[in-house]
Amino acid sequence: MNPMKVTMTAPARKRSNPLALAVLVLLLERAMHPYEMAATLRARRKEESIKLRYGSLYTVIELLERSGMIRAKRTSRQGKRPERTTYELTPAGGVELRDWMRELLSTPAKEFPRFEAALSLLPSLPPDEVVGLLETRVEFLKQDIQQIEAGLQAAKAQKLAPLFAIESEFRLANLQTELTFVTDLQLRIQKDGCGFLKEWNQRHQDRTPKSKSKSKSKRKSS
Amino acid sequence: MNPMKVTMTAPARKRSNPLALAVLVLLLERAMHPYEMAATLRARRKEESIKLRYGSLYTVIELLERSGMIRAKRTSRQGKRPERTTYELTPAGGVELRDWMRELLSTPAKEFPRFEAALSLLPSLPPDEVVGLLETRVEFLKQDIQQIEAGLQAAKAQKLAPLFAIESEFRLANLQTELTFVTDLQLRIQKDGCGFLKEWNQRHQDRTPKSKSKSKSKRKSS
DNA sequence: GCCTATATACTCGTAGACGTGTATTTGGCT
DNA sequence: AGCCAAATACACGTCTACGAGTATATAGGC
Repeated sequence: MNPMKVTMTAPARKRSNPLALAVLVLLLERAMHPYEMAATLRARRKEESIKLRYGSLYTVIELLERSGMIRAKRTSRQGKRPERTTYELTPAGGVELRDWMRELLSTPAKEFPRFEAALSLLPSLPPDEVVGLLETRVEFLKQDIQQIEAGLQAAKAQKLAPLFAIESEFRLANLQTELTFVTDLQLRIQKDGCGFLKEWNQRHQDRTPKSKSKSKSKRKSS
Repeated sequence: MNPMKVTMTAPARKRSNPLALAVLVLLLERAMHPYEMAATLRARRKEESIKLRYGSLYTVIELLERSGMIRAKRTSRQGKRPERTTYELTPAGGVELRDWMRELLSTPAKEFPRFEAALSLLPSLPPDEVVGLLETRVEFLKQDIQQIEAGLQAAKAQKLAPLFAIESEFRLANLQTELTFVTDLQLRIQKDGCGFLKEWNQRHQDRTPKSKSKSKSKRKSS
């Protein structure tokens, strides 16, 4: 019993990396080789909404090929540069693309933003330090908001249809919400520590230890 | 030249999984063994804001120990159940905890929500289908909002300080923003397809292929 | 005509996140 | 008294994301 399983149908894909979805959409348009996909995503500013890493790109393409969503159409080479493989969408890939889009649009999925995690652990820092840190955050948020607004203006000036800036509008809305929330939170903490000020301060009566980091306030992404 | 490197100081940690931060905060309170941490996080409803997977928990703890942030305090066993290791925070761990919290609170990090990715690829589905999918999303969002509101009410009834519900308030604000955005987007698409309706429809004149999934509309998390 | 910076195009290795399995114990119910 | 479900506790293996490296081509400046 339980003989060697021969998997004829490619196993059901696990939809994880959204970069794979982007690949499918690009190939819907025309056949491309990996580097070209990356370049196109760059040019269209999709990298702002979809995390693009070269390592991931090639992994993702390999997985898509293995599960029959895309296939190599031809390979070519120029001089002694590495060989380029051009891929195209399979019918199964087209179906997968549509299903995946449907899922993403119709069904909100719980994601775990880091800031929410930090908020849930707030009492581990003293209240007045929290207020200061949030002040820094407010500044960053304002910067981000301005940049996106500038980008939207530029797009409008180029008469680009608003459809191609929807992602930015969404991001902008979220940032504005966060800004409001954070400034409000500052006030609430200063006022009564969200109904917990006394106990909160007591937990941190004694020492206020120094940071070990050299406090370079550069920002990372992802 | 280049002799064998002997790394005496534990290598700089890469702050990735927020679960590690939760572990540090728990150990700040008192020494615990892994399963107890999980149970405590559950009881305090932190799993709603911090993704908790048993596999990750044990990996994360191992990493924290290897980099000197926590250390085993004692081991014990009850009957023949697997051995329990109780961990405690080291001084380095306390510093790390504070630095990490500071970073998370002060600096917004770019994360890539899936819905934003989908929005950036919108034209790959026909406009009227998009409107329908968004309608489904609206229903889900309303459900989520109601649940969180109910939870907040319950917390208030128990006279729990609002501080311990801040994460929920943040999530609620975000969901409300998304709801507004989505309903507005529906209208804009129906009106003029965000200034692109003609071309958008043309791309999808012919076929409207069926889904391959059995359209079970269950929701997954993460 | 040479040198360098940038673009082209991947390849490889590793670390870490997570699903799943496993084995014991407790508690409730009949 | 016995049995099933749930809780207790962790171990293991896989999958995959990503950093960093590699190697060639091209274009522009001086």
